[in-house]
Amino acid sequence: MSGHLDLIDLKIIESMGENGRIRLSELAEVVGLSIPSVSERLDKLQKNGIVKGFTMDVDERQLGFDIQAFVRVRVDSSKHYKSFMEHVMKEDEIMECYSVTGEGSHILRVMTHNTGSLEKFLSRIQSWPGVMSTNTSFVLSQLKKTRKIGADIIRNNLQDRQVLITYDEKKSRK
Amino acid sequence: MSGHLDLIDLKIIESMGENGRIRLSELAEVVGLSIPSVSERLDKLQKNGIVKGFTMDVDERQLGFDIQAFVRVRVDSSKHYKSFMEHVMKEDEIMECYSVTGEGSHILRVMTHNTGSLEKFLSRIQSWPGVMSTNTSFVLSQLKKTRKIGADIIRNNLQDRQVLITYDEKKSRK
DNA sequence: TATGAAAACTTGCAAGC
DNA sequence: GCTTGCAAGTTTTCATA
Repeated sequence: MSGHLDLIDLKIIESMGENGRIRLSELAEVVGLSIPSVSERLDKLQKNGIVKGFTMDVDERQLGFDIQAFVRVRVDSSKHYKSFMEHVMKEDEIMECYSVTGEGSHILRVMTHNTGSLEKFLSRIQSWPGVMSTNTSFVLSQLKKTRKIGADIIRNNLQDRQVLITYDEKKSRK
Repeated sequence: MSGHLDLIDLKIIESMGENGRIRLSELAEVVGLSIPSVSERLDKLQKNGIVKGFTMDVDERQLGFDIQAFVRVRVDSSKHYKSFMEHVMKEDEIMECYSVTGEGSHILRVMTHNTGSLEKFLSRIQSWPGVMSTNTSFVLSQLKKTRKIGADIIRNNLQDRQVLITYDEKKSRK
């Protein structure tokens, strides 16, 4: 489905993870290809859905988001899943939402202005149908946040997978 | 310190949060200013540290990262904080690390290839000095992940803060 | 799938308001 | 701090290997 990723694709992914606004001319130099070739590969990566988009990293504190928190939510998901999701999508303060194993069914990463707005937010989500409990951990500081995904690591991942695919093919040929 | 952010700056931040590779010409049209003006504002936002950088969003599953997890770690931080940090920085599988309140002192967002590599990772971090326990939640699915920070929300945040500053100034003038 | 060359567009810089 | 205009650089498109 995704064709085949070669080392050049992986280098493009690595470089743009570090600098999403890198020029195609510079990228072409890095990977050792002409600009049109790099441009075409990038298009394909986007069409494949491997590249989902480009964004900017900001200092949230300076924008007045003094509170960051992880909120574990226990949702009776069988019945109320759809309405829970709709609420999650509408809340601008929820930056990320994951369905997870362990205590609670979901983890939210929340960004908000102050303890007052967080309190309001928490009481709001506790009123959603199916929400049984929440458990909040404040973020005191962010020690690491990286977007770089090394080409060599991806290659290892995919090589492993390749081995599996080859193995399955052999089996099914019998 | 950060001068003053007006509505145009906030629109730039909002637009680039949605599309980090937007052209300055397009951005200029969106905010209703000339290209050099927008360019200059963007430079200032970067120099202020409000804009930290630009990145690309990828589909990690397609790159062979089949396992995502949140790992809560309890670290005896007083003594071992520095060495813990150094380890965290070196591990490519740790995408994010937060110091938090609540059960455990840190939360890690981890991305790895399969259960085998996760197991190795977990036993590695459990061997770091000061790490007392870990608690892992697998990510089953990502329901929301947004980078957009609405201009109107930021404005509300900062207006609130402005009120506080004004109030403090009045007090100290007495 | 890659390249080179031309056209179209984008950006950076300077001068002036 | 904004704009206009020009020069330099960048990206896109297309024909070709």
